[in-house]
Amino acid sequence: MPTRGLKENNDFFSKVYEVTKRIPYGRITSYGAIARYLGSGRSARMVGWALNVSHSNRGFIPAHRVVNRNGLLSGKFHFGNSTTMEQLLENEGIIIENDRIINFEEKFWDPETELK
DNA sequence: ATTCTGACAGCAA
DNA sequence: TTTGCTGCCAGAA
Repeated sequence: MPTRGLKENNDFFSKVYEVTKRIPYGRITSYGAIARYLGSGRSARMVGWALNVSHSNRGFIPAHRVVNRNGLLSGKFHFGNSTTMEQLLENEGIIIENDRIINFEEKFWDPETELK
């Protein structure tokens, strides 16, 4: 059941959270990868928005494991301190240098192929 | 109602 | 390689 459009957003947001929760410890993915998996590859920005308001959601949502397609920690300012996201990732074995994940491809987790 | 702004991504210069 | 524009679509002003 491919959700082509984003007509029903509540549903879209929930799906973003579900996928994000399934990102394995020590692995990372991108906004675009999640958007594509959900059938709306051009709505990566909505994935970012969903994670932005994910704090209102119950449970643990590892939003720090989602970065942009270049491995850049584009959302680091949305965590308490500007270094929180970086620390969380480094604790999981992700190597970061200048807000950019060095071992991006090695740790990349694509829901399209891994969660299918 | 209209405009602006994004935790993005892809493509043209 | 870097910069800028465009599509996307939900909120805020």
